[in-house]
Amino acid sequence: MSTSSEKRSPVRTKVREAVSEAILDAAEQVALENGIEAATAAAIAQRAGVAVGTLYNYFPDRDGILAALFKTRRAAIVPALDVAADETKALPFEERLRAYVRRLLEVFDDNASFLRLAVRADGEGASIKGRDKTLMTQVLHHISQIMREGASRKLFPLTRVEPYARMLQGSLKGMVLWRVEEGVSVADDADLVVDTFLRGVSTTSPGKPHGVGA
Amino acid sequence: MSTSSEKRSPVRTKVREAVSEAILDAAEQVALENGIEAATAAAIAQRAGVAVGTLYNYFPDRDGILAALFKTRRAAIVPALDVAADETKALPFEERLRAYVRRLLEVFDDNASFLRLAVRADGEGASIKGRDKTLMTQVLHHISQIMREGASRKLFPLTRVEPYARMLQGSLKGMVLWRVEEGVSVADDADLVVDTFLRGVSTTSPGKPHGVGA
Amino acid sequence: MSTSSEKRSPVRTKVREAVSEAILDAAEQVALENGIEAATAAAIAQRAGVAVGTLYNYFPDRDGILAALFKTRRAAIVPALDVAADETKALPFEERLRAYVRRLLEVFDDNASFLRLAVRADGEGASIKGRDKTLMTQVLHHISQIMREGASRKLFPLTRVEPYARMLQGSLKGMVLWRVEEGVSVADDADLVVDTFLRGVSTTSPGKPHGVGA
Amino acid sequence: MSTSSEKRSPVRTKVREAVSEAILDAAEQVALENGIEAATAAAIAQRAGVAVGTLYNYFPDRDGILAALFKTRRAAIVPALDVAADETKALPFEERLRAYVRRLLEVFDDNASFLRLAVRADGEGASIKGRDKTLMTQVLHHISQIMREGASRKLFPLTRVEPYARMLQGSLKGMVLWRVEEGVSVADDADLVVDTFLRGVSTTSPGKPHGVGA
DNA sequence: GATGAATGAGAGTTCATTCAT
DNA sequence: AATGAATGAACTCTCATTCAT
Repeated sequence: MSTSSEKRSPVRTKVREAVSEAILDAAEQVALENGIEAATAAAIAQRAGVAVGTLYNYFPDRDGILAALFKTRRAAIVPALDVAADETKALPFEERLRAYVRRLLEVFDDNASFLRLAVRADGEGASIKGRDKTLMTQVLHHISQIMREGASRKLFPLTRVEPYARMLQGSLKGMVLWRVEEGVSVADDADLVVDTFLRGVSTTSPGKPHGVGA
Repeated sequence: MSTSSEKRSPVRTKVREAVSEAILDAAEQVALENGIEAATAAAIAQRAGVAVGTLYNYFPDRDGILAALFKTRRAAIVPALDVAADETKALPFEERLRAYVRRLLEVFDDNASFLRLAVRADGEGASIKGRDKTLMTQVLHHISQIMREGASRKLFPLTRVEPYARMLQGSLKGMVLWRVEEGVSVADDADLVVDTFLRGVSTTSPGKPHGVGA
Repeated sequence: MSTSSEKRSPVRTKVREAVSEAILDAAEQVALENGIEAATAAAIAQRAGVAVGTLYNYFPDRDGILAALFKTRRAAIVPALDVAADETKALPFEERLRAYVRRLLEVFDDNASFLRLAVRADGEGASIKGRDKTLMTQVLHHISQIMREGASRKLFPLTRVEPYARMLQGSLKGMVLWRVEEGVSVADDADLVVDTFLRGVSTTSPGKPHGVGA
Repeated sequence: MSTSSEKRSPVRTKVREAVSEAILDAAEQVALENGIEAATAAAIAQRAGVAVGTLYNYFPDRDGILAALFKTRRAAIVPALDVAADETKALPFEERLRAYVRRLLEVFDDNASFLRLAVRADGEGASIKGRDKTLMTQVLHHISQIMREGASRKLFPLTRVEPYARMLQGSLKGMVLWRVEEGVSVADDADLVVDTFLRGVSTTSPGKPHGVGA
């Protein structure tokens, strides 16, 4: 009825992506405002400005929307984290860890709105079927790699890799959760977390900008 | 005109509590297996071996069941934690912290099945109305108190109390979540967590049973 | 366990009736306060001070209670109406009608609390199964008899019996409903209703106490 | 982006109204056959030939359906009655009353099926929330106005206005209920009711077509 | 006989999904 | 492709009725 047969693909593809993204945005907003279970098909459609039926032209089902939401959002974050992990690979243990955490928290700051959703959903297991790899799982993976290097440098035994990774991931999660709920940047806490993790509470020189002295 | 108050109570009361507990157990199991939202009235009733209507003889509504579940389970744990916090109050900072964490993880071990639920639900905000004080919130509170003492002893500035509390709570959560999902005791990790938190990764003497040296 | 084998019947019978009546009273109160559908088994039992199960020792089911309620209450009224109809049989048409209506409204005044229920339920057809003969049906019957006499005295054609009976019954219902909802006696309106019915609006001597003159 | 407001409305609107009306018709039928409380969502849906969910696309809840039923049905009647009351305002008392009643019963004949419901429900107080102005209440209002005029013309004292209105309304209700349950027209009874009300039983010239002579 | 907890059919309502337009 | 009304399974909760104590 409009531009009918000349150059379908490129335009159509663009439109598809635009609508698709609009739907995911809508889902994110609604889920953020009223909780994931409030992100009903009707609510998402209304927020996106499309009809319910349209949702099913773009996604297989409601869970597909939420899965795609998490997937795309993660897809915007995970590569950045992978890059961070990659770029810092060459550094010695401490610097590597510090650099990674710094980048990690910066990335988190850049995606704060999604973060609340992700941290919240982390552990809800059943709510979104097919969500296998969480964001924090990827972070855990990166940290584990770094820890493995620490162990291979004899800084601590290999058996510590796993528990250390869990602890550090937990610390980060705690900080992020806290900051994000207060609507505050978390990147500034990077050194504090790393310093505490590496050298503990007592030795972290108080007063001085942390991570500088030592 | 009616045999009213002499000897019916004790038996009836016992039955009431048994059924009530059976319902809560059922709710816990179902929630644990398939997520909280899978704990429908029908599912709980079936698992408990009672009729749906029976649920409503014991609890006002579905949320009432979940609220009671969390309440009773917490009621079995929180006092133990409070005692732990209280008993260790007299100790100097480090020993106090170590003792508290040890007790904390012991208590957690004793309540592993509920723990998975609690850690999972922590942060789900809206799911259970009226759940004001979470278990982990109480833990955070205790840790904060201990941290405040650490600050008053000039071990670190007062501004560190909050972030340290979050980090340690996060570390503990990470460890508990990990161990509990593997069905393993977590109490043995107490010293490792505390040592790492106090003195950091590198100084924790590797090889030796942690918490002994230094 | 108490008085076991000597004179069971008389005592037991008395108790049975007392409990039975208590249940009906309870049902009446609850129905009056919150509507018939609010007269649940639980509500009736609680109000009557007995257990739910006891209701079923006295009545076959819930509808049986309501049916019995209406039946007993009617049983207290209908005979009085029958007597009124009987006693006035000998009187000439007008006096007979006047006397009957007077007695009718007096009886109604004596049973005001039940009346509200009866008038309300009159016409609800399905709500109480097996309630065939309503109070107002009996009244209609009496009025019809009187009307038939009026017709046989050539005061009006036989075809008027039915419509006249309906109209007068309607007038009475209207008055009763009105007065009863205001909590006011209705007996004083007897002459007004009859005079209006017999001679119409305009001829009823205004000012004078009605029913005296003419 | 969407074909939004040109030509969908008229068709859709028609369908919407058709379905809406079908639902109300279904509700009316079911309520008429088995009583209002039998008009369950399932029963209405089945009778209307739609799914349960569809009801909720048209009405907020079950009470909303019943409320709408009464509202629309009344909306078809009350204006006609208001017109009748209005048009007859200029006439002298007796003619006015006669004309109003005639029109009233004609309107009733045209809405016989709903009438049974309305007369039945009149007085059930609590059954349908938000039903403030019943049909019969409106009739009472009109009659009262006419009666007030009668009083102002000194045909009877002002204190008679209320009771007369109740009586006449009652008479009409009685007639309508009777005729309607027999499936017979009631309009023909207009003069009989008015004549009886105005001049009473005895003076109504028997044999002659009523309302002609005198 | 009295008791009241247990029962489960059935009511109202929601919402993911489908499909005719 | 977009639309949104229709669908009905599934959910929460009620309440008449039963029955072991």
